[in-house]
This record gives sequence, C-alpha cells and structure tokens, in this order.
Amino acid sequence: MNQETVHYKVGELAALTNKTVRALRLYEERGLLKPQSRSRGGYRLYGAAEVDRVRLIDALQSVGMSLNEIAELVDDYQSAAEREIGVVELRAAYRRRLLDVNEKIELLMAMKIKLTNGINFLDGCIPCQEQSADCACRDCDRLAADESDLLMVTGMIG
Amino acid sequence: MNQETVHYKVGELAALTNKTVRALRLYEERGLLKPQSRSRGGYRLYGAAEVDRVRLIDALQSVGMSLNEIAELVDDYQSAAEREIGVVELRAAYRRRLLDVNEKIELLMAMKIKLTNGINFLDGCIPCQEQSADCACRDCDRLAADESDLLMVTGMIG
DNA sequence: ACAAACCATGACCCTAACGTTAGGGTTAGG
DNA sequence: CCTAACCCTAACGTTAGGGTCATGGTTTGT
Repeated sequence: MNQETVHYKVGELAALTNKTVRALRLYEERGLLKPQSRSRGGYRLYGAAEVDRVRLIDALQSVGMSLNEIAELVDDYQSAAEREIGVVELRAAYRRRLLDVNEKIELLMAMKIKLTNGINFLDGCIPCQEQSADCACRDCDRLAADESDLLMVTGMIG
Repeated sequence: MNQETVHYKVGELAALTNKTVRALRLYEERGLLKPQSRSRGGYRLYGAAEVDRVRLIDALQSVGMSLNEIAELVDDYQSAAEREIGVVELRAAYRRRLLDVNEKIELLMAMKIKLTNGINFLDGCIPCQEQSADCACRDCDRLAADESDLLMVTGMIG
C-alpha cells in the first residue's frame, strides 16, 4: 500500500464493472483495454482509469457500437495529443450510429405492420377452421388449399 | 418437353427468386426446400411449387424469422395431413415474432434517445473547441480534461 | 508451509446466414 | 469434339461477443 493508485485484479475489475473476466480479456485482445501493469506473477493489475475505460466501453456498447467501432474511437482518443479529437470522432460515430439505428427501426416497423396484418387476418380465419369442414369462409378455404395460398397470405403481409 | 411441369436448374430458380445459389442449397441442407428431382448428372431440378416455396421462405424471413423457425413451420405444414395446422402454427409464430420485434424496437428507441442527446450535447460543445484554448465553455473544458469526463458525457447519454 | 482462491494462456465451441474457395463433373450449342 | 457456362460436394471463413474447458502458476491468510 505504498502506491497511491489502487489496483484491481481482473476478477475485481470484472465485479466492479459487471463484466465477465473473459470479456475484459477480450477487450484487451482487441486493443480496447490495457492493464496498468502486471504483478510479478503475471496478474493483470488495473487502476481507476481502467474502471472508467470499461464503463466507457459499456456506454458505447449500449448505443449499439461494435467492439471494432469502439476500438477506433478509443485508439484516436489515446493517440491524440489533444483530447478534442476524441470528442470530434465521438460525435461522428454517434451520427453514424443514429443513421443505422433509424434504419433498423424502419425495418422493424415494417415487420411489425406485416405481422399485425397477418395476425389480424389469421385471427379472423382460424375460428372457422375450428368449426368444421362446411365453413363457408373463403379465406379459410383458400388457406386450406395449398402452399401458394399460404404464400399469398404471407405475401399480402410480407 | 413431354413433361407438363416445367423445371428449373438451381441458377434459374435463384434468378427467379432473387436468391443466391448458395442460399438455395443452404435451405435444402436445413430441410426447407427439396428439389422436385435431379438430372442424370445430379443437377437439382425444381418446379413451380418450389418457386412458391422459396417465396414463402422469403416472406417469412422478411418478418424476421430465422431459418430454424421457418423450418419448424414448414415441417408442420408438410407433415400435417390437414393444412389447417400450418395456419395455426403460423399465427403462433407471428405472435412470437411480434413480441420480439416490439422488444427490439424498444431497445433501438432507447439507443436513439441516448444518441440524439449525445449529439446535441456534442454539437453545442465542439464549436468552442475549434476556436481556441481560451474558450470558457465548461463542457468543453470538462471534455478536454480526461477520459472519465468523456465517460460522463456518454454516461449521461448511455 | 500449505490450501483455498484466484489468475495465466491457449484452444475449441456457440449462433446465423451465408460467402468463398478448391477441385472437379455436366450440359448446350456450334 | 470442344468450350463456355453451369453445376456438384466439401469444407473453411466471416462477424460479434463471448462461454467453457484444460492445465498449471500465484497469492493470501493462517
């Protein structure tokens, strides 16, 4: 305890940041995280800065960034003499992510519409089928006919 | 041409359905699609029913179903003596999908909020940094300080 | 000085939906 | 017969984010 900087072993850092040991080592392999030092026996030793680093990684993951994207940001941030560059890059990355997220939302909304249409259609159809063979519902007749009709339903939907 | 059923080779089916040959072979491996027959040389030969089948697969994929999910549906559909069972299963699958899609939308909306907050914050901050060192903006000062501040921004956001 | 925790590296496993060789055989037309 | 264009199987590569051993060294407390 003659050092003013505290140090954590990998398991302790994991507990602090709610990550697994495996994840932390993965981040290291990918160049996202580097232990402050190693013990004589080779144990990874981390300080307060690394706790922040992991939390930063986590925050960036939570907006959907991949480890590769994060690696680029963090590289810039580390290598830049002026820290501002990291911020500029961050903003750019956020913009890219926002576009991607919007795209995905569009896709999912489209799926949602297809699905709800389909469910409504099928909900109206299935009660008839539960009755008997002499059900007059056209839709059921069609659905019961062959695969291309099932396709028609899904196609109407999708 | 003594057969009334047309037949397509795998490349032709691919062109018709806008899939790759690899994809069609994958569907076969997974039990989603079976060629009507084979040529003497072993070429896959498909008919009109298979075109419909691929389109059905595509429709189900377009609402986010995995090949495994589709395989189960299609199995039921094929093995069921009464076609109705396929429809019941389809409705159940659509319901499951809808729940999943809604969940994913929630997640993405949360990301979107974090991202737009972050972008707004950074947009207000960066112009100052482009000016000079004597910028009085607190946010920029903080951002330029160290990583834990970058974390604070992202944390505020994420 | 000894055992219980803890840690090290390396390596293989997993999901999803294909892409991409590699090394051939087949078909159609001229 | 010859060639271009097509097809075959088998099998490894990709992306992401780890999980799960296996085997053996390190720390820490008593």
